[in-house]
Amino acid sequence: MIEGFQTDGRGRVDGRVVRGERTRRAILQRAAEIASMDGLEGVSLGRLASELHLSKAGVVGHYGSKEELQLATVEAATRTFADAVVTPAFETPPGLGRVWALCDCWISYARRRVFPGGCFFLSVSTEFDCRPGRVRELIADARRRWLAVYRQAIDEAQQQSEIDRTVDAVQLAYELDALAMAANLDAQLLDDIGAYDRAAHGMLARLRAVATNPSALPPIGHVTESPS
Amino acid sequence: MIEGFQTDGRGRVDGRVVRGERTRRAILQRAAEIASMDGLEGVSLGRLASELHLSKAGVVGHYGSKEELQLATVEAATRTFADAVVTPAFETPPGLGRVWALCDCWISYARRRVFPGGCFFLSVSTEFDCRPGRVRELIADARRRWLAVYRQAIDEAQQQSEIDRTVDAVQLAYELDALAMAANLDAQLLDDIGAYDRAAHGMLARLRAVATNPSALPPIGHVTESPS
DNA sequence: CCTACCGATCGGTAGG
DNA sequence: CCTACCGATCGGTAGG
Repeated sequence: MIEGFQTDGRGRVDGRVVRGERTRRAILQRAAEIASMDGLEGVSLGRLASELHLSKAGVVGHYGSKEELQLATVEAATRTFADAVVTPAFETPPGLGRVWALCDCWISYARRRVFPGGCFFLSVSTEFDCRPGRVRELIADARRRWLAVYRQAIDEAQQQSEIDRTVDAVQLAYELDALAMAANLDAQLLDDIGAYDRAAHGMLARLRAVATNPSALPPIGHVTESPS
Repeated sequence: MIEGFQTDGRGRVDGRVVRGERTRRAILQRAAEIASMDGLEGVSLGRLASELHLSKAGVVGHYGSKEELQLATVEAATRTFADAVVTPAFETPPGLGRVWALCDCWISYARRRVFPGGCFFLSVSTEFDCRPGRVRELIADARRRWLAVYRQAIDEAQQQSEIDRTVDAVQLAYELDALAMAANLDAQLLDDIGAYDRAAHGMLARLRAVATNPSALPPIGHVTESPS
């Protein structure tokens, strides 16, 4: 609702609004952290209140209902994801390099545990995929947009003749994302950190197979430790 | 605990035990169905009782606690998965054909909705990957065993020189499974039935790339509709 | 297998 | 933002 600083008629900042903004942000960040570990249903009003040292009414008052809180949490997590993955990848100019940057930044995002429970979106996607409603649709929109970012980066690389133009961009986007999802699964459930390397290896091999100049990619054995 | 028919001292079947067995089976099947849709935490004793027309005590009496019920549900789902995927795939003799049969049978299992909410194991894996305890370990064991089935089938195909011996079997198993997981995600969350075709296409392309005789595999455009 | 009950927690509201 | 409260549901138990 309210974005940025609000001023009164004489240009002064209203301290209550500033505090309200800060509280709202703290609620959504903690909610996204909890959801990545225990799901959006694990984000109860009572739990949020006690962890943030608020009353339950102090939490629900900002959003009106549990569903509104869930929707706001998904939106906040979408922004966090964009800041952690899409924005850094887009520092690389369009072409094969940007496609690989998207893969690399995703792996870094997972490895750094931007969300403490692993990828927020994998957790809530499987949680809500059978629960009709606005939350499910918002999560689905986020996934469609992510796959579209991948697809468009591949399209651009094809227009620049850096990726074979006969390749189906939707299929390639699907496969690169699949390798990422499985890495999250194995890293989280099996405590198998090596899964990130397997994902990177599979992505690079896939890209080398369709690149017109494979030597533009990192060497096959390359392992992403901590990309800038 | 009690398997098969129990008889009294004179060889007669005890009707109470037979009914108990039937109830126990009904509880676990319904629990696995609910868990595939709403997670294992969605399997509450009250919900199970009302859907099966039992009392809550009639449900919990069979298992003693929620955790024991969850463990039994994971075990029952493992049997269902083995019957639906592993057993039919193992009708194909060891070699490249069996590796493809595992892929094909998994896609058929997902397409047929053996569990109404899609793959039981993807749902509960993401749900429990941050919840330490026996349930998480049992789910992790099931995943490790499934990946080991894939890996062993690949190993055998390599011993028979039907798959390039320089290929890393763990990596290939990882990639084939990743394509399957992503298909489940897109089919369930995005209502995108085409995801199964993308998974099959990606798996076949991957296998053709490492097969010594790719023509032994179905043609590239092959789509699994309803495998026997 | 049942009824009846326990304390805890859920989402949400009233009133301030 | 708070306290105090609502009915519903949770896992689990007592007693039969």
